[in-house]
Amino acid sequence: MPSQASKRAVQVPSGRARILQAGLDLAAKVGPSGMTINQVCQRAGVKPPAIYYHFGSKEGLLGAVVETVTEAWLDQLEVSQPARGELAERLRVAVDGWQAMIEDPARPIKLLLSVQLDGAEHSPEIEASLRRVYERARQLIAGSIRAAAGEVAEVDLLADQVLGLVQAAALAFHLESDRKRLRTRLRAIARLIENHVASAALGPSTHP
Amino acid sequence: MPSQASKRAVQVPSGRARILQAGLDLAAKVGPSGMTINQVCQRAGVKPPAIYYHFGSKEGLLGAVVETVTEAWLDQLEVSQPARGELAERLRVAVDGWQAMIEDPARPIKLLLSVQLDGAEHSPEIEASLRRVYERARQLIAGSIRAAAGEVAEVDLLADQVLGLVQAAALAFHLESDRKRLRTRLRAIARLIENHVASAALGPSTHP
DNA sequence: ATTATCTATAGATCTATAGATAATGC
DNA sequence: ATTATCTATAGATCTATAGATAATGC
Repeated sequence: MPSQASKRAVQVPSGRARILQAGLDLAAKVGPSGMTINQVCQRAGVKPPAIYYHFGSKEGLLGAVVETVTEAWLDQLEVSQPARGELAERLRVAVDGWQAMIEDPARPIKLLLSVQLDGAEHSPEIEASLRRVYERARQLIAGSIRAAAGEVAEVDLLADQVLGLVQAAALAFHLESDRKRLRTRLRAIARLIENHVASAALGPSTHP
Repeated sequence: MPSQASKRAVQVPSGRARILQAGLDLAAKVGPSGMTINQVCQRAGVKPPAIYYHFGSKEGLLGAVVETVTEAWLDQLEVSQPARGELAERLRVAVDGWQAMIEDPARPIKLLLSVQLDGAEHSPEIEASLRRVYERARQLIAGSIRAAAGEVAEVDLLADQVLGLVQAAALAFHLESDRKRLRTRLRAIARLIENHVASAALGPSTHP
């Protein structure tokens, strides 16, 4: 008896959306190899054929999951990088954004790393998505540093380090669940950027 | 017909050792969830009961695998940190050591991260091993920086960053297989340490 | 007696699909 | 006709164990 459901009937997610969400949750929680079709079914409230109808295979579902989380994560990362303000202020916003990303219960970073580390050979689309998302993340970070501090020596290498440190902070946080330590680590990343900019700046980008 | 085997019969690894080695290989390659008893059997040349006789369960085997790789990795890390020499020389050795660790076909870092990210609830021993190995690694790195450069401000935070960057370099390398880029990243870690030491040194540890 | 293995198999679970069914849009 | 689901099940594979067997050490 579907009582009270009529009022927001249009807002009830479709089967496809519920399956995708279940896949996102489970892939982040137990990893691609640990995630089973049965678990997805139970969480989404469907039977196996509904998954195969919408996604073709478990690998197909995983592809959609990776694509979705990739987009969402890059959006989060972009939001973490304000377009205005002094460097110090921008870094404060960035630290808050990184923290939100890492504490996001959807655990996008963990999901991406799980797929990456999962030994099963994944589809070429998934492999390509992984390579692209990190490359794009580095570009976003590098662009944001340039926007804030003008031309900086070796900004690509710096951006690469920042990405690596954010990933490592996420990994450590998922192991330790220590918010204070997470905060300390993220502030240390901000300081690393400040130091690098201070010592390696070529001056604001009014060209020579 | 076991021809030519007699000469080094004593050197043929016992069943237990072969099972453990197969577990090490497979856990690094396909992750704990992806590794199956059947795969271990095939690689070790035994039947399932041999595994259960020696390790009790799949989880027991995984525990032994984690314990083994933990020890081996900490040893590798210690070797990466020479006890003598100028800071610059020590860092060159450290970079080579990190590279060897990351390119080690046994992939110890990947194995530890796979276990950490694997969603399955692992035994308390495994969870404890993971927490301990990173804590110990940070101590090793911090101690080595102190030994090379005297007392340095926030050396623990620096060591934490170095560990994080080495992990991230390993992750990126396993995705990209780009040795040059790995080398660049590791040198950047060395430079990070140099810069930190140069700007934050409190002078060699002849106390105030 | 102990140690280390095997053959054989139980019982659970996994991915995937065949074929039926119901609702919607033409 | 198309879209989205279901019931039911095939066939593979997984973890684990019962019970037999062989070799070694007392």
